[in-house]
Order: sequence, then C-alpha cells, then structure tokens
Amino acid sequence: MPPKRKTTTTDEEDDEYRKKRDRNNQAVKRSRVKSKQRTEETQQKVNELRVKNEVLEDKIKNQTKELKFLKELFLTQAQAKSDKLVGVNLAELLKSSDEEEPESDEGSMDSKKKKKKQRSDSGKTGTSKT
Amino acid sequence: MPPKRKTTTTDEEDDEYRKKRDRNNQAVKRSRVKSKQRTEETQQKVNELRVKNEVLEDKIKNQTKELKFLKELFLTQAQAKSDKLVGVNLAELLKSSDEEEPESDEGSMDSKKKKKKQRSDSGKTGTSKT
DNA sequence: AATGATTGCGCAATGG
DNA sequence: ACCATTGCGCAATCAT
Repeated sequence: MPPKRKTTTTDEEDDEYRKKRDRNNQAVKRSRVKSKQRTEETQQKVNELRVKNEVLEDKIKNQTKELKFLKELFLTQAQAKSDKLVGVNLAELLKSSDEEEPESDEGSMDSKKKKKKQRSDSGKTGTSKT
Repeated sequence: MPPKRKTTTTDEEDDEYRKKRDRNNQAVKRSRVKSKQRTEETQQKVNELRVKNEVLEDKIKNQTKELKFLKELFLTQAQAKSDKLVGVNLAELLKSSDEEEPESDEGSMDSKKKKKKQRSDSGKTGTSKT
C-alpha cells in the first residue's frame, strides 16, 4: 500500500500538506536532538559515577585500614595492662561495628585466648548504637 | 534533486537494487536495535551505580562515626592515665588519616593542654548532587 | 479538531 | 562488494 495521501488535491490542500510536513519535520528534528542529548548525558553520568565510586571505595579502604590499626592497638594495650581501663568488654566493643553481625555472644574472650580473630565478618551497618 | 536512482534500468538491475535495499533495511534495523540496547544498558548502569554509591556513602558515614568514637575513647584513656602507654604522640597519631589535611604543625599537644577541639560538622556529605 | 512530540520505517550517503 | 551507521523525510500515533 503506497503512501496514503489523497488522490485528488487542490492547490490549497497541497499547500496545507506541505506546511504540515515541514512543521513535522522540524518537530522530528527537535525531538531527535533532545533524544541524543539525553543519551549523551546519561553516558556522561555513568562516567561521573564511576569516578565518584572509585573515590569512595578508596576512602573506605583507608578508613578500614585505620580502624583495623586502632582496634589492634587498642586491644594490645588493653591486654598489656591487665586492664583497669574501664569496665567495658573491649573485645566485644571493638569487634567491628562497620559491618555489624547478628550478635552471637561469642563470650568475652579474655586474656587466655589471644586468637588473632581473622576477618570473618559478615553483616551490615550499625555503629555503636547505644 | 529527487532520489538519485538511474533513469534507465534493466530488470536485473532493478532486482539487484531491490535486494540491496532490502539488505540495507535489515542492517538498519539491526543497527537500531543495538543502539537502543546500548542506551538502555547505559541507563541501567546509572541506576546501579547510584545505588552502589549510596551504600558506599553509608558505609563511610558509619566508619567515620566509629573512628571518631575510637579516637575520642583512646584520647580519653590516654589522658586519664598520665600515660605509660607507649611513646607515641597520640594526638598526632589520631588526628585524622583520612582526608589528608596539609594542616599546620599544631605541635604536639600533650597532657597540658586539653583542647576539646569541637567538631562542628556542618552540613552533609556534599556529593549527592545530580 | 488541531498541533507539537515520538516512533517505526525506508532511502541514500558514507564509513569501515 | 558488503554490512554498519547516520541524517533525513514520511506517516502513524501519542499527548495536549
């Protein structure tokens, strides 16, 4: 089925038609430009987010390192001096509050067992939410 | 300048032409499908990255909180007991290893001065911008 | 009913 | 010669 235009047209109709077509062609152009822009912006956003993400990952890596350091230092100190520090359960306190775990008591590991406590965390967030 | 096809064509040429057009039309379709897919995937990636980003921001927030807590606790302890802990300069050590500040010396604030160093956290993690 | 916005589709030019 | 990509116009359809 070839196009669909009329079979008989007056000059005015033709004129009208042309005008209409021209306007539509313009609209199509506008629409496509917009579409293209959106696409490009989206792509750009991906790039930005990727970078931002890396920065964040980095920061986390550093903070994790620092936390590890502090906790070990703290634990070391606590043990080094039989502890008059405070009445808190350090091991529990310093376990790992970033990446919380579903509280399994684990008992208070006192000076007897000095397990290195390898990283076997699992969980999510939840800082010292007293 | 209307189309550009020949003026005189043989049946075979016409046939060839048609075949060619058809193949191109198929190619165009394939090409457009691919293009559309890529666009959608990109959009999807943006969503994923946004989510991942939030998770990371959250983790950072928690770690920052915990670090703050540990450092304060540490500092408190250190001062509470004139300190035989170790020979390190705690204040300096605990300053803040994330976000390297080209800070001025600030000297080693020992047990004499006990500046509270109020953290006037202003605002949020200015990043969630789009 | 009229008009701009979108979208599927084919043509031709062009890139690889 | 062939396929892929792209700008462009047409017509149908959507949305106002």
